[in-house]
Amino acid sequence: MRLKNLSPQDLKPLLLGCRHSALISQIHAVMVSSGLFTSGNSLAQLILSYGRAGDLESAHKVFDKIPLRRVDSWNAMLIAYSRNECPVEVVNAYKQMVFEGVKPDSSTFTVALKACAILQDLEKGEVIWEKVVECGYENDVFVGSSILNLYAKCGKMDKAAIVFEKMQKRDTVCWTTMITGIVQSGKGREAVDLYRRMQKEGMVSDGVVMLGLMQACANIADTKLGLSVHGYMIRRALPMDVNMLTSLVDMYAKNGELDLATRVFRKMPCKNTVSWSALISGFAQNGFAVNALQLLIEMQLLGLTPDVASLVSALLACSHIGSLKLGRSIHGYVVRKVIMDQVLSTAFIDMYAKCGLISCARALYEHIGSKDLICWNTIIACYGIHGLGREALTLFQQMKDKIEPDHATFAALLSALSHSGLVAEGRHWFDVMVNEYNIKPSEKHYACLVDLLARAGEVEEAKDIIISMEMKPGLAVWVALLSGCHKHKKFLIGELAANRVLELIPENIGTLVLAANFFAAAKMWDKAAAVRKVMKKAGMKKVPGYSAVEVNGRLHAFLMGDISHPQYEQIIGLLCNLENEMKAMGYVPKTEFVLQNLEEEAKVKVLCYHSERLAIAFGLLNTAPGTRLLITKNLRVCGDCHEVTKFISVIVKREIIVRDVKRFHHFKDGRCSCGDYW
DNA sequence: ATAGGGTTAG
Repeated sequence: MRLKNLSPQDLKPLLLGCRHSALISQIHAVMVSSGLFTSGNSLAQLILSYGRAGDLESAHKVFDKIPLRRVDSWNAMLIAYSRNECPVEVVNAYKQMVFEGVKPDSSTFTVALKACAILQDLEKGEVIWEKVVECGYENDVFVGSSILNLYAKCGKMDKAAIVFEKMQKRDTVCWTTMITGIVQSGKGREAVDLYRRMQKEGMVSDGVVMLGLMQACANIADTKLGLSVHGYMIRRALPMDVNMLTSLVDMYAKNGELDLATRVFRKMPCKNTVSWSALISGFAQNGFAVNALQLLIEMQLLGLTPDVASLVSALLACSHIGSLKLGRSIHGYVVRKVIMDQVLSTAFIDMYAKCGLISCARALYEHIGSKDLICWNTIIACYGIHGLGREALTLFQQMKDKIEPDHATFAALLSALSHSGLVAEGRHWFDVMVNEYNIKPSEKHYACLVDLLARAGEVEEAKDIIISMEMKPGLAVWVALLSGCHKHKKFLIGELAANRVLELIPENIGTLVLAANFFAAAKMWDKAAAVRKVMKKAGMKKVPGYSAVEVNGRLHAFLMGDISHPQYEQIIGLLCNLENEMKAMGYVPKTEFVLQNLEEEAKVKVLCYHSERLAIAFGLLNTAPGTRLLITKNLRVCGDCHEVTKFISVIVKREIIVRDVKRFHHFKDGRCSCGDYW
């Protein structure tokens, strides 16, 4: 079929469905020769077609040749830009149009506002909104949902709510915009409430609104609601495309329901990298590092290229298990195959720091051209967990001249100062945060400050701060106070803190253990027994402590008293020799760290079998002299092992890094980076 | 006729 033989009437539908620029220009030529060129309507059609085919240049050429451009031609050009992700051009064209005196209509405003939303340009958007009111379109649902979206994308949900409540007519898109916006501002509960209101008003839900609702379920960790949403989608037979199923996977994964997430994932008829990333991140975030990394490998075996998000999650998994080898291999892969962006760089900084290489983290950080807030916050937090409070403070001081610190920055800074025992600095920067940056201290900030003071023995002051809090003090602050009181044997205030802790019904077994140990240390035997009874009744079991060490790229994990290891004899032999040398140097076992009721001699033996010691001995036996060791532990390091590791670092002349659940202990020449502040 | 709401990650 030759184009020339077609009549003008045949050309139009052909143009509508055509996605190839070359074919469009042929049709274009025929239109010119048959005199159709003069019709403004056809020209707008032509612009839209070029736009759909991604040929903005040709679209613009047609647009330029129109002698008298009416609103339709302008709209076509705006839509062409919009479809090709050129929001700046949309806004400029809109301005030019208004400048030339052409009156915008509903679609002009809709497209222009969407462009502002993408650019997060609230100021320009509000200028456009004035024009909307002037032209009498403020009650148009399309324009209305666009302004809601603008506010949502600029994080102004309060403003969006005002417009929303005033709207005379709301369709599903308006409701969805609000619900999704509220979810993304972190208020899942409110989003669900709004959805219930939407249902009450008889609105029909579609897939997009369900997607928002699923995000809400992920957000508030409500598996029950998530299951009912899933059921609803099946009953209503809503089309389940990749996006919907991916959101389901994500929702279950974020709720820790990894079996369900995996089941949905495995049944997906087609998956994309986003689906994979969602599941990988689910495993990584819930502490199943090995599963996360296995999925990344499986993905690659299937010929898929991992995207930034899946790599970021995989790195999180490496950080968790302290696997430098895997983290490095991902780094190599990225250098070869992926463009390093800011998110990925930050994930690498975090990984290197958590695998013990703070200097590598620093080097990477120095390489980043423009550092955003999260990047700064990350490096400050990294120095904090390494017990390098001074360096964290120096970085903070550089940062504050370049970018506005936020609540997370101060949380990282205060925690860094606390880990290093920089009490005066902690007090000072807490005040600066409140008075100069007008950041309302959150519970987390208070917990850092209380921790800082109590750990330094200033329990009176710490208690007064808790009393002065404007919000109701939660578990975190009382635990911080209790742990300081336990350390400094301040039984009076400690008892008060312990009682508050128990009232707040801690779910964390470690917190209950702390309370029980405190009561035992204070010789309040009845109370100690009562706490143990609570633990038993709730069926809580002590999480087994384990330590892991990476040797030649393989991770070796040890449980306390682990006798199953093939090198067990050698490990114990080495530990005995080391103990004798330590004793000669003045080491006295700190049996108060043994919580079982045993004879003194048996207690010494128990200490000897602590998992961190087994891991260290194994590492020493299987690496070359001088190699530094990284041990990761799932609980806090025991006080006696801390002392012992200092001795070992001298005897074997090695750097030993122990990363426990809270922070790093960098042992070198008989000293620890934490300066015994731990 | 055209236009508005949507999945992962530091």
